[in-house]
Amino acid sequence: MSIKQIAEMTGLSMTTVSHAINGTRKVSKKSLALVQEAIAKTNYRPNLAAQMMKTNRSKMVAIIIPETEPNNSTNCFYFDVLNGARARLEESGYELIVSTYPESDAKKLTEISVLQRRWIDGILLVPATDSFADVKPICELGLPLVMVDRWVKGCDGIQVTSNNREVSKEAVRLLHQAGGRRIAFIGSILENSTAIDRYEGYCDAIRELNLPLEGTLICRMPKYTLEYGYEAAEQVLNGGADAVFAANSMLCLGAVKRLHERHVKVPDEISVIGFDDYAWTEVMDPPLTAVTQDASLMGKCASEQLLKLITGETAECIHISIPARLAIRESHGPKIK
Amino acid sequence: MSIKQIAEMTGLSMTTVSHAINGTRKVSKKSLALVQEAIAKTNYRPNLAAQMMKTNRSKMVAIIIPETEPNNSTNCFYFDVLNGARARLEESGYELIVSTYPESDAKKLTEISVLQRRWIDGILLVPATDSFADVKPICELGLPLVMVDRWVKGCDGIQVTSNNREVSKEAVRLLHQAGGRRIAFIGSILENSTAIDRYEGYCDAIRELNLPLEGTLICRMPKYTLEYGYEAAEQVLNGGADAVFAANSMLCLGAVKRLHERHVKVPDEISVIGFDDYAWTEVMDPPLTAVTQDASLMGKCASEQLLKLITGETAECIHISIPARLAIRESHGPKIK
DNA sequence: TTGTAAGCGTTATCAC
DNA sequence: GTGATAACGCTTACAA
Repeated sequence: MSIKQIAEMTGLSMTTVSHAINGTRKVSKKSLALVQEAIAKTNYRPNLAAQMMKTNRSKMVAIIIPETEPNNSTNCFYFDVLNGARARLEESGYELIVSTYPESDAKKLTEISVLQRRWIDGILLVPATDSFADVKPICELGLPLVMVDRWVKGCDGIQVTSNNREVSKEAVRLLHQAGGRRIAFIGSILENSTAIDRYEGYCDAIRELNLPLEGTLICRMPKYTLEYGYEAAEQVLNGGADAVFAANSMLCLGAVKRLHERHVKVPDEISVIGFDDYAWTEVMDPPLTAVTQDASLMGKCASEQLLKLITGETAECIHISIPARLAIRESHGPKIK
Repeated sequence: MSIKQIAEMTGLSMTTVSHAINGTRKVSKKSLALVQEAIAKTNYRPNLAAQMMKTNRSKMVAIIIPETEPNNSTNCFYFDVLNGARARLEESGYELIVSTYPESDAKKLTEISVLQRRWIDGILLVPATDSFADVKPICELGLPLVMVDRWVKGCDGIQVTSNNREVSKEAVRLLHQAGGRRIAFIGSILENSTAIDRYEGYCDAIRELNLPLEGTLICRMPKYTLEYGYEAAEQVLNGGADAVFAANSMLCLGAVKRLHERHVKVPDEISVIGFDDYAWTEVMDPPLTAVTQDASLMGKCASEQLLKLITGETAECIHISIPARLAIRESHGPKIK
């Protein structure tokens, strides 16, 4: 079924039919009704390929997220981002194509097939690092681009992230309020903005509380895995920590595992606050107090901005911060005096 | 950059250039070299839209998965399926478009926008139910279709699932071996094949072990949520269960939560085996013995089959079963005598 | 082994 | 308000 056939059915020209469908020019009521009737009867759908060819628009958007091994809770987080984005894009008639890159190898970014095919209207990108050099090839494609979850230093694109720094500071303050005086940080190396912001938030709080920043209490592990969390806990326990801010869910799990094994009582002997809130946080012993991000909303907001870029509206913000909050349970304290 | 321009550069015809690119007809070594050189020099990429228009192929595939609220571990599972599929499709130059439907409303399936646009080469579908009526509209699109994770009764399409029934039976046998005599089942209502198979596997084992199938020990909850797991645990505890097979990760979490709260010792007083293996299973007290599915492999296999359907090779299997296995930890027993 | 030319279904230009 | 027609970039008979 094509416009041509609709034209024949209605006795109108292809031109009029096209305009009637797209509302791109004035069409008489009568013609419009005729076209609508014919479309309903024939179940006509415009041919996407032909439209693409003429308009250079595909109504498709790509999301590029880091890839981790299966069963890593990071996947769960990005899936929620993805799904939030997908839902918003759907409202505007856009499809979402998924692409991933190995977190460890940002160089692969340019090889991403969907970018090579150059047939998407825009990109949602979770950058691997905070370095502009790494995303430069993508910026240079000249496509509408929105950064999600992590920002990039010196890049003036639109960025949608959680308020990692502020909420981390808040978490550390809560640990202090609950009696923590030797508050440890378990996070990752500072190669992307979330790692940096969470660490900075920790430092902000420690300074504000007039506590010393101690090397033995600060762990920046090379990867987000249970094993590294385990190792980090060992280190901060030996450093005499009485509280831990674990800036990633996998690291937090590993740390808690080690605490259990060493029979260190939470929160009596050590307070714990984790990052990202999953169902299992509630089942832990004791239930884990954790930072909750609104991943879905991040995806939604990012899509919203991207759609504005695509349609040519000026996007109003360079950096949008989605508030994360603390889900208060029991692991943070208060300590028994 | 178009084929026309490449033709001009090389002094060949568009036809020859096209054939040289696609390998669809014999081309002299010399011409081929010329074309390749020109392509490398100009960084030419074929125009997808034009290709689509001629070939009616988009080199895009849609995956349709049920949608749950954020932070549900089901999401994590389907993300691994998705990612396995994506990786395999990428190898063959296909992109993956994501689509979801509310688990509770299978009727929405036909409204899925990507299907309406009719511009995909195939579909990977996680059916909402085991009823053919629900997927019929999708089958009738006439597109290559592979079912993933769940099968559909009376549908002769290709289906890739875990061996839910067998592995569930195995889990129950293990509970029995560890001393369980009143083994409870916590699962969901039997509206999709995974729910059914896991329940059947439970029944198989119970019968084989000459234990009675007791109503009070069987919970089929309406949704996969922590709350329902909690409720189910209450019921089976009151029914005198000394072992629990929890056929879903969220239900398992909820059940374990209730066991903790009632200070029932695992595995001394009650054995537990869960379904799906996440990092947190290792951190639970005691570490959870659980069925591990290879979600990623399921996605990969399903894509493999779909690609065969698309390229017209006969797919060799109607039903492919991906073996799940038990990750043995401590929650299943053995009991203290 | 190569080339000519038609045609896919749209949208856009221009003329009426 | 409407219509004829060209053009987008590719694939594929058909012809040589």
